[in-house]
Amino acid sequence: MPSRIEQRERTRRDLVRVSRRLFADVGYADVGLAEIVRTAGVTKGALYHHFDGKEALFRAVLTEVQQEVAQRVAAAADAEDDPWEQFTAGCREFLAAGTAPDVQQIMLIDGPAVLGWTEWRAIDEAAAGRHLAEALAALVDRGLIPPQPVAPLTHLLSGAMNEVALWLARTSDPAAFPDAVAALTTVLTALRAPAPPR
Amino acid sequence: MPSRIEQRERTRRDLVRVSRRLFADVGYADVGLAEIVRTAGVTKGALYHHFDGKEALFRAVLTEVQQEVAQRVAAAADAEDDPWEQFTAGCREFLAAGTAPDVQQIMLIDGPAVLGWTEWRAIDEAAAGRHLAEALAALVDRGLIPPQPVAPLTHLLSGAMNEVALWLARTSDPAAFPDAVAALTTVLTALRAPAPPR
DNA sequence: GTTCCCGCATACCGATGGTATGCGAAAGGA
DNA sequence: TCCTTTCGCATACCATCGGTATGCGGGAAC
Repeated sequence: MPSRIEQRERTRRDLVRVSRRLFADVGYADVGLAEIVRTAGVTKGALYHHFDGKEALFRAVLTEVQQEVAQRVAAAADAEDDPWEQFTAGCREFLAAGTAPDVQQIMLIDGPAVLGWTEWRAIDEAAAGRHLAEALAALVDRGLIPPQPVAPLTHLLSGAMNEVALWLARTSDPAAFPDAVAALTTVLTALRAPAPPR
Repeated sequence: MPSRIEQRERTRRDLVRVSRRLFADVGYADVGLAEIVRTAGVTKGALYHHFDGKEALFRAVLTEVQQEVAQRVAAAADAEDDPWEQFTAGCREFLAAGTAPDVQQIMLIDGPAVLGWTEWRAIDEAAAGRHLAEALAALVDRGLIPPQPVAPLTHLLSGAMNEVALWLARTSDPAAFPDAVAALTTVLTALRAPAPPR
């Protein structure tokens, strides 16, 4: 017999786990709360006891997904020694992580539409996006990238990798992933040196 | 007294016009059909006479937005002579067009979530995205860009510009737009020359 | 002028997200 | 140990939503 606090945490985790799978499978709009609570073996009373509503439940799921992605990216970066290698390895790992179906639907497609772009960006900034911004800032500090505002660069790279990840997951071309990495590498490498004179 | 075909077209255009404004203002999910038909001065009967449902109405609106953006991009590109200048001018114009609120909400945020990424990409490919892919292919043909698969590049640049546009519209920094153009120019210029040796 | 057609209004339905209330068992104190 | 409180959750209910079936009225065609 589980204690009350154990049971509470278990119910909450079940709801997040189940809704994450359903959100990933058919998208936020096409999942009803009835299906969620039925799959989780609880009722709407439990759901509304733990979350403010469907949107708040999605927020919890998205946060979890973001943190997992951030962890993967950070781990891949930490496996390298050279700061530049850390940066590129993190980008490659993000590309790989971004092809997972649940990451795509929840983090890349439904996220901005459900929570709005601003809050979506804030959650990203608190997790995976932070690593990108910090890495860029560090590279600028070390002189590996010419001094420049990092904010536009961050969004440029973030958007590029998001869209490429979405495309990668839908193409059947086996060369797509290495091609994408090559294109991304070209862009990243271009950041190291000043733009060549015309 | 308008003829029947005139009245039909007018009702349809009113529905698209009104729903475009409402979709842009509060987002697809937060607009009810009741509000749309009330604002347009018709009833749900008229809406379902012209469209298969809310999603089809959104599809018509998105297509209209995409075509407008494509037209702006094409016009900006055609104003230049040099192929490379046409390319960069088109990119800059897309960045400017992408900061419009209706373009942001409808085309960049709700589009993929409502219609799914695949159909969203198809609509984009038929309008604005086509110019990008064709321009890149043309640059490769002319030798201005090293031979490489253009598909990953297209998605990389498209995603980058989409995200930068979303960010631009939300930042208050007056230097954001020139900074973003500078960052984008750096990336675009990097495509011209082979990656510098390490 | 009669008929037909069609653009659209009206009335209605099931399902959805959300809320109010009640219950039953674990936790805390005597 | 017994009483009380707390709280995690179930039940019942509601407003609103997207969607559908049906009916009407006036322009179009002969």
